[in-house]
Amino acid sequence: MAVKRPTMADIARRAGVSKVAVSYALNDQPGVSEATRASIKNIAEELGWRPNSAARALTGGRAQAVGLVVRRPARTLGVEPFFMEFISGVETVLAERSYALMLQMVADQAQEVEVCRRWWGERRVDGVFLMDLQTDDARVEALRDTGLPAVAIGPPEVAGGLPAIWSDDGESVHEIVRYLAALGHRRIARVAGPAAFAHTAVRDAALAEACREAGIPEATVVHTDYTGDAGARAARALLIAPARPTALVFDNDIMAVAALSVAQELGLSIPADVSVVAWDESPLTQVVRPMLSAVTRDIPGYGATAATALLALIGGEDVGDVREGYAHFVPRGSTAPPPPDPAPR
Amino acid sequence: MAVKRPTMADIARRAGVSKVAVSYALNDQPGVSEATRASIKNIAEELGWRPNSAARALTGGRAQAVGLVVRRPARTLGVEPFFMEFISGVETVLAERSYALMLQMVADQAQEVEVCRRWWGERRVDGVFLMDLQTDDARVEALRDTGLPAVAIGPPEVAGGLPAIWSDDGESVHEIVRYLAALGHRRIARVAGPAAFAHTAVRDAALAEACREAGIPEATVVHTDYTGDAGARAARALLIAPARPTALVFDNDIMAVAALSVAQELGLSIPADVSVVAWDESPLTQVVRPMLSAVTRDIPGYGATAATALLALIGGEDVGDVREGYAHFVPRGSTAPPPPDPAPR
DNA sequence: CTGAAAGCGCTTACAG
DNA sequence: CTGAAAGCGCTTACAG
Repeated sequence: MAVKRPTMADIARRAGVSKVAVSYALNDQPGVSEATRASIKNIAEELGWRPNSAARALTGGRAQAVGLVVRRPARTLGVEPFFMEFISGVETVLAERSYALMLQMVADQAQEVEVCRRWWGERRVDGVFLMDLQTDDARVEALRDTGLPAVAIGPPEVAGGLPAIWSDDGESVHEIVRYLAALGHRRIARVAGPAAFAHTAVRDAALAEACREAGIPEATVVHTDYTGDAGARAARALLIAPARPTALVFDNDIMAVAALSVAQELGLSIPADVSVVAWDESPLTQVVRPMLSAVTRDIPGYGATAATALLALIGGEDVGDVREGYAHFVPRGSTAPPPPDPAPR
Repeated sequence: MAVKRPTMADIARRAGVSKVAVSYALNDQPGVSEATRASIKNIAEELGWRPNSAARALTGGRAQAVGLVVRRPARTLGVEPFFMEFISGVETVLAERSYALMLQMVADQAQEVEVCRRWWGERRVDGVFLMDLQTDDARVEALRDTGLPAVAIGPPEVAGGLPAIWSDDGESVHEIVRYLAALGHRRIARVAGPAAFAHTAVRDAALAEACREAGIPEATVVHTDYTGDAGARAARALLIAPARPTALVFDNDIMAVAALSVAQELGLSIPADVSVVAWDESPLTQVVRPMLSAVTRDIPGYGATAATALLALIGGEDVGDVREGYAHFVPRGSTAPPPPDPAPR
């Protein structure tokens, strides 16, 4: 417990030089001969010296850490691979630059802002990721005058001038609808995430537009909280309605899986009676039968891009919006042409 | 960006007192009159002052942060709610004490040790959680002489003297086997996690013992990497074997879900032909049909206990092993009496 | 109860 | 190229 960790002073003593020389040597600054530098580095290595991050933060003014606050319930979060994959991508970039990641889960947006303010006030982080951007996101405004460097994970329209790291969900929606329409579907419904999320709104708008372009009736949209339960309820309601949809598009994986159960309950066969599409392919979408047709994207890559942008921003660079590659639709076993019209009841 | 954050010196100037008085006032130390204290606190509030964590860490010697290094692939991690739920429990405790959580994902155990060493050397953390304890865990030894406070998440036998925060998986295994035996099952197989994990070994041993006690043949155990794919392969192999088991017990949720698909593939009905049990009930186990009989435990509570223990350890208290409450077996629709013997092929 | 001083471990100017 | 000094923002003794 009481193991004393070595400091620059210890190295200086051992090397018979001043602390300053040690600092120069270890930071590859001019000011010491190469021989001294090498010997100092050797001693540092031997002693197992590491820079005290607190002291560095105090002088350099950098915490060498970035923060991520998450406001979804742990249960939802745990089931969707999105977050862990995103974080793993973030960390590949942070690790290279020896940046640390601070994580906190909170219950609401007020707390989210509060945690960011505290982190920044305490100089614990140099910047933050704003996840799950909302259509009218209070955080953007609340953090503006603090000077906290932040990147928004979401579409630029709602980022309020913050660099937006986003993937064009609209394009993916068009791809899905074109595919379903080509199969012959005319009645599509979507079981979406929370309406407040900006990317939900983007998908909503794109869906309406895509249906128009495809010349099919506008799709029904039901918003949920992303849980399997809510997804099941929504799917059930849609499938027992008079003119039931022949294709259901879900905003995450767990809701799509829940829909398989609902279809079974109702004696409907997938994909013969109803086609199902999930958003974000995951291990989950591939262990069920039929495997789910899904949108797939490089989520770790998304995280890496966001981290790169944030570090650049912290470094004082001008960072613009970055659009990630499109998510691609991958047809699996859960999509097929619709049953002959009118749909059998 | 360049918004200057207020320091104690700013407050002292405004209040017309010394920096020391400010420190005393803000930290509720004796040394200032109540009137002065109140006025200083007011000014601090007005200015939006927050203690600079780097300066505090430098003087106090405490980083006010703890670390968690995770060594599972992001994809697996994302699907199992365990981690996010565990972390959410950890954070409820940390938040109360204004401790932060540092998170890092790594590829192997060497890196895991290295990250801990670095964090500790840099004084970024005051302690760490050791997750996924192995039967012969190199980390315990590697970290011992560093003095890094750590709690082991796993059984005491392998914690090497570190405080072990554990839930008695053995007891849950007994409960499952007693239940299955009572239903009439005699051929049980278990699709387990990696053999190297200590909690896997505990379950392995308990399973053998429980079968003996129940007077049924020893259960077959197949070790996997926790992925749905591996689970499906293992389940398939077991179910096409000559004397196939009538009950399958899985070490996580995703593998159990995969087994439903495999059964369907093979034309076997669950639970009529085969019973299925999952470990750790999750949203996932409840959205599939039949719902999976599963072991359920308070995972956030587990995380909270671990965090409490770690903070106590950091505080210099004597911390012993803490056993969490048992996980309980909850029968749902995936378990039933076995089909008449001999099993139909 | 109040003030001036020293120090945590490092970095950044500034003289020799 | 090398040394002594000052300072980051705070806390902890130590005198008045």
